[in-house]
Amino acid sequence: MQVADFKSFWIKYKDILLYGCSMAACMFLLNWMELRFVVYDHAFELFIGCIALLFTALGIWLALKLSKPKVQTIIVEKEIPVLSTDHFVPDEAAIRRLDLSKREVEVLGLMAKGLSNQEIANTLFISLSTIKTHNQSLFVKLDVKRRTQAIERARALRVIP
Amino acid sequence: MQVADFKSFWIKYKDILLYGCSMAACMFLLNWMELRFVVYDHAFELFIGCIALLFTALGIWLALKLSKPKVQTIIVEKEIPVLSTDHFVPDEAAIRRLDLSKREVEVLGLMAKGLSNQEIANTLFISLSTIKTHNQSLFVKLDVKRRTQAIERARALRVIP
DNA sequence: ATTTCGGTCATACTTTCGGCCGATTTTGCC
DNA sequence: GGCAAAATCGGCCGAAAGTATGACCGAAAT
Repeated sequence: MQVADFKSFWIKYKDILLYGCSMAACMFLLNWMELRFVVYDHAFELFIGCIALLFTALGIWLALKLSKPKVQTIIVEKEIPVLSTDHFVPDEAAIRRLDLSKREVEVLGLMAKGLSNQEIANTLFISLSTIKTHNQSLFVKLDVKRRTQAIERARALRVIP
Repeated sequence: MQVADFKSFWIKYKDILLYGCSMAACMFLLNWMELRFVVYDHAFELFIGCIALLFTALGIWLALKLSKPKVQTIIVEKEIPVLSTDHFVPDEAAIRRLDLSKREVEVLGLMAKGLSNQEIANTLFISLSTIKTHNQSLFVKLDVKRRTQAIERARALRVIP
């Protein structure tokens, strides 16, 4: 495809080609002007004007080419539907972000299974008081007031299945 | 911190500073190399050069002044995990099998959202006692002892998301 | 060496929940 | 209208959950 080849070639070397062409055009123009106006007709002011125009254009081109664009960062929240996978993998990132300790996640899991505080305590071979302490930090970290809310929130954050 | 200030200043205005310094150096060089002679001999070229420089500067200034500021927008997508509850359909068969009434399923749903009995009562515009009654029948029908168990069980039976 | 942090435990208290009794009203249906 | 199921409401009491506070220990970090 000759057309497509030319197109990609054009896109690739656009700047260089343009620069070369305009350079040639300028040369020709200068030569022509020098011959006709400056050398023979002494239209000196016109020549100066052309020079001024040319270099003004050059300056504009330079400025537009070299000016650094302001960078504006926009953060877009993108919802990612979580696939219903058979094998649940806890969101380690979420756990780290929430600053949940291993033990707290453990308690959270048992809580979500419907165990009472006492049952959790028996399961983990620690006292009821400790469970309550863990619960407290869990509630604070998850920003909730009740165990049911904690379960709901933890599930939404994929900390527990 | 003076050093850091200088560094950031340098990075910011590197081009301008370099330009200024080299310009000064050139000036000095010209002067040192018997400026008068050079000037006298190449007065015309120098004049043209000055014009060119001047109007290049003018062009740059014009472009910077009049052109719309370039804004490069970077869109950063932040991933938000969302529970894919979009296609949840309650298992009507399970509900019928468990003999759950409409109201009971309703209460169950709010319970799973983490609401307290009082909050559920306020939401449904009924009294706390009624919620407790509903809870009782729910617990019996689901064969559980606690609301957390009820939630877990109902979720397993696909009665609630 | 001191601080920090996770984990442990305790006491005392308030609130909420659950269990169990009862009751009335509403709704849907034959 | 009569009936059954559903829905509503109340009280009581103990159990469980949650709040507040303080303490101890050991490992890790500083």
